[in-house]
Amino acid sequence: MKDIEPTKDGHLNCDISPALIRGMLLLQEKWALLIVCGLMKGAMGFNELNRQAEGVNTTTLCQRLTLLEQVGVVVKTIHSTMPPRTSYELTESGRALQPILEAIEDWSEKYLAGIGRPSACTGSAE
Amino acid sequence: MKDIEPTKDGHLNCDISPALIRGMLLLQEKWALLIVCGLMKGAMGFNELNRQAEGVNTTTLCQRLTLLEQVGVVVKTIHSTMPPRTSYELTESGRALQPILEAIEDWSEKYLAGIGRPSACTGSAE
DNA sequence: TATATCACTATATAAAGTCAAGTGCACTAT
DNA sequence: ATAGTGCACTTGACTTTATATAGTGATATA
Repeated sequence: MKDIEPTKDGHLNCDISPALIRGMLLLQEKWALLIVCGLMKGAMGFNELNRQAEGVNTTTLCQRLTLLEQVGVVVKTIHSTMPPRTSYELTESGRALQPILEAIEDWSEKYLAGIGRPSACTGSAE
Repeated sequence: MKDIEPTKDGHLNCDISPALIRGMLLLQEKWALLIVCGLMKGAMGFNELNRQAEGVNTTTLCQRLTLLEQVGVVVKTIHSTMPPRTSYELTESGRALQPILEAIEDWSEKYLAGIGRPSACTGSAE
């Protein structure tokens, strides 16, 4: 009963690349992907984005947008402070996340169908 | 962990495909991707996986593995209950996550290179 | 004999996310 | 003129989630 592990004493030689780790740590931030997904439709204001990315509350949305901005995925443009008028837009980096979203969509359609709770969403994808 | 309903009674926002939403909601679960990534190296036991996926604590690892098992990404095989000997392995579904990981790695290498670490990303800090 | 390992679990605490309400200005409808 | 709405957030109370630490009992190792 010790023939389970593929290697014994030393650790495995194949490491996970630091870049991949950093990417995963970023993208696993709650709502990050959904927000990016919402912004794929184009630049929009805070409240519009909040409606777009259903389920996120304003506090978290604000935090996440700040993070995404810091990381260079999103640009924030303040058109006027008072009355407030702002717009959020994906950078090139943000738009480059598209393949990831597509990969997730493909996988989900293939392997996540019929698992867990039903989703009654009836709209169509892009 | 909590169930997030992509759809709420009444108003729906179905511009994003439901499959994609479900996939994102799953993959944004903290440590989920890292765990899958660790298991890409092959079947392994709980503690070895814990070492592999740096930063995760046992409580969360256990919860996440349960979730991943429920959604069919991982299979758990109990070889002996006492003394405990278990192994975790990716299913076909789990292995099919590879393209997503690759997409994340590509993106990270290209766009996350010179960016200072996001403050919200805690965990494996060594 | 003593220690380490296995796969967890229990408990307590820290961190993160959520909810509701509120800010001050401009616009629309009354 | 007045009331109401929308904008982009912020605040503070509250709830959910994650973490650290310790411990289980058998067995293998030193």
